[in-house]
Amino acid sequence: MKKKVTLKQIARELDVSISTVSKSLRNSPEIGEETRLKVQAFAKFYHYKPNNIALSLKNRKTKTIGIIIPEIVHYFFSTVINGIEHVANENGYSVIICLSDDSFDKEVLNMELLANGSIDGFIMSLSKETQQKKDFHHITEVINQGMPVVMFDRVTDDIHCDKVINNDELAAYEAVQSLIKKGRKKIALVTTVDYVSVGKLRTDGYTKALLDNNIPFDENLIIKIENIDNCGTNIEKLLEDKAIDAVFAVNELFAVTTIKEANKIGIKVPEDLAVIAFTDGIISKYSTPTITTISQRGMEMGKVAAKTLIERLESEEVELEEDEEETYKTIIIETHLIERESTN
Amino acid sequence: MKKKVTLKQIARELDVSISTVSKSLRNSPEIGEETRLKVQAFAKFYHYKPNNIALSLKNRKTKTIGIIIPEIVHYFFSTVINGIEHVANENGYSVIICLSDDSFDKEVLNMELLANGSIDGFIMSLSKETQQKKDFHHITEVINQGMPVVMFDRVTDDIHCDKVINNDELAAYEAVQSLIKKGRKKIALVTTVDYVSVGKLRTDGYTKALLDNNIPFDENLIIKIENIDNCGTNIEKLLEDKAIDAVFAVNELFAVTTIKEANKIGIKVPEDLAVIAFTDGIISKYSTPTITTISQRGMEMGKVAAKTLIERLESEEVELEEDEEETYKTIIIETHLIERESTN
DNA sequence: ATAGATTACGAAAACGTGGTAGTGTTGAAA
DNA sequence: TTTCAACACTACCACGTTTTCGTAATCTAT
Repeated sequence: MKKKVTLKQIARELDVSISTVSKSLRNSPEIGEETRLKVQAFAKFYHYKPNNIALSLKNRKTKTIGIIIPEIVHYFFSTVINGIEHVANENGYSVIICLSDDSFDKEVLNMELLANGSIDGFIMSLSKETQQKKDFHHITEVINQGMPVVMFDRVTDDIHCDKVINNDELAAYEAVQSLIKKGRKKIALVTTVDYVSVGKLRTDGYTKALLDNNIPFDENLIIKIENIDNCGTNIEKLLEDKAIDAVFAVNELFAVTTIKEANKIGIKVPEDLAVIAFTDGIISKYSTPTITTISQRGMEMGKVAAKTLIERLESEEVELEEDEEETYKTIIIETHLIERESTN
Repeated sequence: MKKKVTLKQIARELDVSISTVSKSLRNSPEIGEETRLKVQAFAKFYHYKPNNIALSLKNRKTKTIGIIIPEIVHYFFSTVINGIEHVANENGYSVIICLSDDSFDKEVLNMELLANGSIDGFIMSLSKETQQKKDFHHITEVINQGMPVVMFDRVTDDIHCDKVINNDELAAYEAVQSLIKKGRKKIALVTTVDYVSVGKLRTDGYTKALLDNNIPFDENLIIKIENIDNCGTNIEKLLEDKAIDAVFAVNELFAVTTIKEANKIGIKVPEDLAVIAFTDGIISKYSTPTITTISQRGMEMGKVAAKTLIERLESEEVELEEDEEETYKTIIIETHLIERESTN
């Protein structure tokens, strides 16, 4: 068990100074060739690698990105992480991941933990609770300390920073529009509770599409699901009582659940009922029938978020303190309708 | 934009020494009450928090766990991460995640990167390529440097370390056994290529169950899928030509694909064909019919892996160098058969 | 021969922290 | 008055790097 070797140990062993070792390894011309090669050979033999922590301390940057998301066992979020990780890796960054479990307190705690020097910047998506409380002081504080933050998907207008989002309203609009084009008249919306920002936007898109097509908006065709595990009766009632011919669901779990409920009571998808879901996850691709979805392109979102953050990190070194107001950008990732069997 | 405040800045501001500040904040009795309170108030006002990097360097531990897995957009792996993250968090650890993308080189690179001081220990699952090459030098090296490694799921006997696994062979055996009990006679196996350790073990369990029940083992009833996207014809041929009445699939993607192929050619699940899958993911729960699965309990696996690693990390401080041979444990997470509609 | 330049290296500071070992002042006991 | 302890604080070191600055020793040019 040979512990990692340090500059100091090499220096002692070869009877030179630490500076000489360091310079030799970085091929400084200050050091004579003989010494340089000797040091390099020795270092190679003992697998010398600079200590990341020491480097971080010295350079005041960690080459690490902090990710804070509500959950990880979740197709969309894991896809985003995948995108982030790949871009980060290509640029020599690591990612450190914290889960908020949709809890405000965990989000705050984790951010404070990471903000104390562990990372160079954040990429995050707000927890439900945070969106509900509208308390963003932890994020403001981090930004005020000069640490860049990039928010994605679940964002808020109350924070001034770079953002990467879908045009949720437009995407929902187009989805509903496509249902209408196919002759569907009575379209229900299965969505989340209001305080989730994206849920709200998608509802707006749905409403707008109806109005633009002179279809009366009916409050009763909207059901808001808080808990996926006991929403069956709600959905069943919707299907049985309202004689609807299409459903727009804000995520694929709601969609597949709707389809299952429909099957139970003899309603056929897509013949009697067309279904479109937001989020192109794995369920949509493999369920029966396969489900038409709006792809959020999580991978792309992650890549863009990482790219944005890294650009800001690397540019910071240059500009420094010309305290012209920072200008932040909001990047919109185009969604894409993937037609499958659940619409015809 | 007020940057993070340091001990030094507080010291300068209050005109005391750094030591005094440090001690005041740690409530040392060495410091007089007046000074102590003054410092604490000042520190609180400026939100002083010790710098993690400096602490890491000083304490020679990072309170960070490195996770290396093949992919993250994957129900099982994300579940494991979830388990790890929660136990880690409870114990004051963060997790840093690297993806190998099932590539040997990326696995090696990432391990070397993290091993240079960024983390205190590893939790990992081998990439396909690593299992194929059987080259584990990077892991041995890390262990030799005194850094604890816990492997899960995709492990190898060639490395001496703590491991957390399912009894893949036994679980497969029991699954096939349950099919046989239900009167199924001709059971096919849909599996991965051989070099993936768990694939091999599950095949062994399948074979053993057949033999123990005096069912002839037929090589032709096993199909090995390399690429999920073009395996349709293979599966179709199996279903059409071999007149099988049950399928044991080593993951849920293979299972759901099999069911879809069966539906295409008029074979009914579960009436004509029973299907069991390894991995209890989200697809199994929402596909039609829902699929009977062997739950790997990824969350539990992650929790146990994290607990094992943390225990080793914290105990290390005590034992240190009584160089009695380390004794490693292999923990088996019991699997659990979840019966759903695809078997009857 | 001597000033100036060049070579080849070392000392020290800095990043932020925490602990050990001082140090100066005060007050009380001898 | 001396002595010694208690008090309240500071100096310094270490963690592992990189880098700036300094300085001997050698070489070049006059």
